[in-house]
Amino acid sequence: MAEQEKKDAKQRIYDAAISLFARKGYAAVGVREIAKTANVNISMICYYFGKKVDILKAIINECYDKYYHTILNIGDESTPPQERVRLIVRNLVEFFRANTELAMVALNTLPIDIPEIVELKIKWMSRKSKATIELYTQLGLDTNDVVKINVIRAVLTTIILEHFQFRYAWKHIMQTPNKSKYTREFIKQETIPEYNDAFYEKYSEILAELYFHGLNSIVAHNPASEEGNNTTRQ
Amino acid sequence: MAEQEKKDAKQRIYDAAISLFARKGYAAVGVREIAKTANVNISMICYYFGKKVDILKAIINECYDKYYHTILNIGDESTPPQERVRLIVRNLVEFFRANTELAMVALNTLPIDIPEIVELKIKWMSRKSKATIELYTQLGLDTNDVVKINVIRAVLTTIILEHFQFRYAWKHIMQTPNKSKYTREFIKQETIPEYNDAFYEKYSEILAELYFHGLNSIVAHNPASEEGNNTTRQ
DNA sequence: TTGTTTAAAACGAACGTTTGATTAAAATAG
DNA sequence: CTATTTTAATCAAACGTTCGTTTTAAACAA
Repeated sequence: MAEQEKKDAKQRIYDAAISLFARKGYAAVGVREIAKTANVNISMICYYFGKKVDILKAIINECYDKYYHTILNIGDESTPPQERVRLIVRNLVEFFRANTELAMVALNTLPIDIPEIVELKIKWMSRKSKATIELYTQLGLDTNDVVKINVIRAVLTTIILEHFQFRYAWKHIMQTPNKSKYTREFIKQETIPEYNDAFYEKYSEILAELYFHGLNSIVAHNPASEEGNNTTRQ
Repeated sequence: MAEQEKKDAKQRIYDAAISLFARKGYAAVGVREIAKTANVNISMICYYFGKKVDILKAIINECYDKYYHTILNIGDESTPPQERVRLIVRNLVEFFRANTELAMVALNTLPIDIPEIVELKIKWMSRKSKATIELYTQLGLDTNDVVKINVIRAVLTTIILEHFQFRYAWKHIMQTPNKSKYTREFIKQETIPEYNDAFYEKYSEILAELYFHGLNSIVAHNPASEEGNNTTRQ
């Protein structure tokens, strides 16, 4: 019996769904395709998950749960700011590296057309603002400045997710047939570096550097002309 | 005759498709829904575009065309670096603000399962690396350092697109019925600022500040321990 | 016995695509 | 200026396929 078939059916369905959703998007994947990939009968999906959308809900719940464990584990306020930034970047990179497909499916922009998914994601997202506001304050950012908050919010997550999304895309496009030699050539150029532990140590360090100094500069930033504009609420 | 119906059918189909694709994703939108939204017969889509995927191709082409006009219009090498950063940020913000739906559809991550779309997008993307490498050089970035390039690449586009994607999501979720009061409450909090011209002037200024100083810091960055690691190619 | 798993089939609905007829406008011919 | 032909635009209808979901009956496992 193959390695994969030792996992129980529910897990195989779940894993297949994550993989397929990541590659094609939720709407483009049919339950029959999930069943075939997981080597189970179609009825098993109904048996274990009920509706197709319930698989997506499970994915979102697992991802956000792991995600918040990640960003909450960055020391307390006694830890020096720069060290906390290093920690959060390092943790985020680790998280997205280990859970690329999961994160792609769960975090990619809100599927506005599925109300129950919108509700679920917003329930999770409302946690984040409370969690990060404390770090911003420690770093000296005026959390009432809506412009600065809009610039800085979700920046790290977005940058890192984008990086791993592209790595994922290149990898899977290379495995796909019917590529022109032009495409093959381009992807080869894009995937020159070895994305190993050493790479991501440096990547994290440099991104933390960029974020810390960038953020410091906007903390210190005071607009040249302030007349008539209220950038803070109330 | 209503304002919208004055545009010819092809344009109405095109506009409807952009809107629906942005809201639901390409795969989740059927041609019948596009036709109904555009107030045309289904066969008009075949008549004007051929296949459904050809609408997507047209969208991608228009978006990238505008996009490159945007990022190429940032002065030449005689312009001071900080000024050029300000220009590129300002232009990008303007671009995404004016073309949010178009950009969401065209730039959102590669649909790996549609080979012809992959080919098309890669053809466009291969332009960018050549265009931006010159700016990086001027800013003092070692373009052979694959780690730094991986950190900095696509950062601005990603951040700004993310911002407008969320604004778009909040707006359309608010217009949707069946929201819990919890969701309504959350979105109300998220959409406190007025996203007007004044906001985006400041937004651009602050993002440029963050990018410029962040980038400067990683240009100056030399790893504490260099032994045994080659971060540059060849 | 009880909990899993399979196969097969069916449900209405929606999918992308195509056909052939119809209409109105434009171009051409006598 | 008519009469005719050509072209473009639009329509309803249908093609075969796949969709998500459910049911039923029969195995298989603990």
